[in-house]
Amino acid sequence: MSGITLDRLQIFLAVAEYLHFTRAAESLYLTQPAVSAAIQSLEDSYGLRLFHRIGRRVELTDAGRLLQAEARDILDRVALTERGLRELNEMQRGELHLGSSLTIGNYWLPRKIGEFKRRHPGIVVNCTLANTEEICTGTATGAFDLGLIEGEVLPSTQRHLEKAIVGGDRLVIVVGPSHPWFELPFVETHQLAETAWLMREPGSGTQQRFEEALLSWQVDPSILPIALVLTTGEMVKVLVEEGVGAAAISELIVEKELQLRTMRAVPIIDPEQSSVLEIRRPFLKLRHRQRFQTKISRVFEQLLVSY
Amino acid sequence: MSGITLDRLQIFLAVAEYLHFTRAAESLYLTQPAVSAAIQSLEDSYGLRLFHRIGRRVELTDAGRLLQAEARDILDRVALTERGLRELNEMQRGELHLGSSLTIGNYWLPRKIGEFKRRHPGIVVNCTLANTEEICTGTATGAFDLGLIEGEVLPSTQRHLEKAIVGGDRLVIVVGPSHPWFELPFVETHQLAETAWLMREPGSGTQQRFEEALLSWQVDPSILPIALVLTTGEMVKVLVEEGVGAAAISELIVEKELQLRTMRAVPIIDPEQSSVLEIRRPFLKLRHRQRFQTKISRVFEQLLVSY
DNA sequence: CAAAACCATCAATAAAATTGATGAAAACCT
DNA sequence: AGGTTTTCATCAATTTTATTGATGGTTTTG
Repeated sequence: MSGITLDRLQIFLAVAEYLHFTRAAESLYLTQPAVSAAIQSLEDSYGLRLFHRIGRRVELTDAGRLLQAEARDILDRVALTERGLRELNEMQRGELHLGSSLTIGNYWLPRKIGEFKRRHPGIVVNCTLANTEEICTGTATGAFDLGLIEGEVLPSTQRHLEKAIVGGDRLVIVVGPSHPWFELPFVETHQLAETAWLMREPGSGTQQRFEEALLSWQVDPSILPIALVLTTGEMVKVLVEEGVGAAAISELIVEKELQLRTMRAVPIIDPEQSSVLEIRRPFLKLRHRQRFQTKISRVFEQLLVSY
Repeated sequence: MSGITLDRLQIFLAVAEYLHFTRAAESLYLTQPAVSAAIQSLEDSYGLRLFHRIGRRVELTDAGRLLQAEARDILDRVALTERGLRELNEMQRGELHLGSSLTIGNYWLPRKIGEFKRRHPGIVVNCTLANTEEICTGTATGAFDLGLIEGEVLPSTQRHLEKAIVGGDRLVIVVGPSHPWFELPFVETHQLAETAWLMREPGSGTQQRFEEALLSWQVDPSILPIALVLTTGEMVKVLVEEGVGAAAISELIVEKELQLRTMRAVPIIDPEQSSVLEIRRPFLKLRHRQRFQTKISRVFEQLLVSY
């Protein structure tokens, strides 16, 4: 009956999101009457309706929209405050939300997370893998404390994000044992078109960087014969071992295979300068420019940089 | 026992201000144990102390200072939100979306809106002019709080809408100074086909009502010589002044012209009964049957009716 | 050293939120 | 159309939570 409470705001927000009392109730593990009561309390307190009830459909009123924005803000702030307080408790508890693109997340980040967990066993680390674009938007909206990508920052999110290099890898040209290049000491740039290639999809960081490298070597990417286009480095790796063709892939992904000699990284030579060519790629750490950073996040960031 | 609530923040802030449990309790009209319990709940939830209890003195801890700043912020925001909601209800601000058809919107509604704005300066009135059909569908879908039309309700939207008469106008037959009727005291119904006519387009409320009237006078509309078909009353008005022909038009539109004698409203007489014929037309107010009506909308409606 | 001030604790009570059952209205489906 | 389902509102009963009044222990004050 009496005004705003955080619980009621929470309930209101759920209803505003689902536009459905029953579903909102389920999402909060409440019963539907509890939700109805909460909304009515709010409505009664201010003598207005927050939702239109049109038949069995529910829509936000103007007042509802106003409250939705405010409620988000208030609850956000409360959540941050709670985190802040928990952290003061000497980092014995807390959460760290990371977002990482695939290569980093699978082959580079686990070591870092392991190290962090060893030092701060009470912290729950929550790591989401997704493509670069999703990591950027997620970091911009606050879904992640920290984002890690190997490509370029999505322009639309750039002004919200602060980036820094925290490492990198090299792309290597690999072939399987049955491939003619397997025995060669090196390959010259003009020979690149002489084999079939396994590619990642055009949106991927790996593919972008590879094409960039080809152009800098004066090789037109479109002249390479493409055997297959695949969406994960794992698939590329297996098919290269099978001898289907050559591929550019992160050295991190094929580390073990190179050791076991089930594939080989063929050096590429610039015939004019007789120098070995490398494809280096930076790993970027992203964080929101303005959003308050938790202590946990700061500590993890420190650990990333001090590798 | 469970986390932050607004009440507890309120209590905490009072204690942080007075640095005194008992006095804080008094200031909030609570007993001291209630305050103790509230603070302990907060402290227990995060496993830390918010106040140093040094002897019988109370001081803020680091955590307490952090929470104090945040709590102020949160409660401030909540207060603002509450005020916003209340204002919305008490009509110190808010929006009113009106949809009106052309004649009403241009010649009748402005006075009403003016009166409303005088009484409720904080309310933003947003008035969309469109044809009857669009006003009906807009009101049915909730784009408008209130719709005003001079014609009939679009049948497909009828079951969603509630209508009521809020006023009306008369269509008058006007001619310019150079027209032969200008000097006549009246015109009989059978003479109507003796001049050229300026018509509104068939969909318009004016045109519909005019044809309806002709039929009721036993005049076949199709025998009138049509000089031009125009889409606004303004254009009709100017061309009538130029002497192009006669036209049926709302008295509201030509009020000034009649005063200035740049045109004349010719009375139409039924020769059998020697009575003056009038074409009256109601203005309808529309609103959605089920959609919640804001207080603002109700007040405006009241103003319309009580003219 | 006694008195007063002050916070913590506790059992009892008051207030609230929540539930499960039920009802009424609208939408959906033949 | 008519029967079925979905969905929100309502209500009495229950559980949970907040508050109270009384009390005890500790510290400061005079």
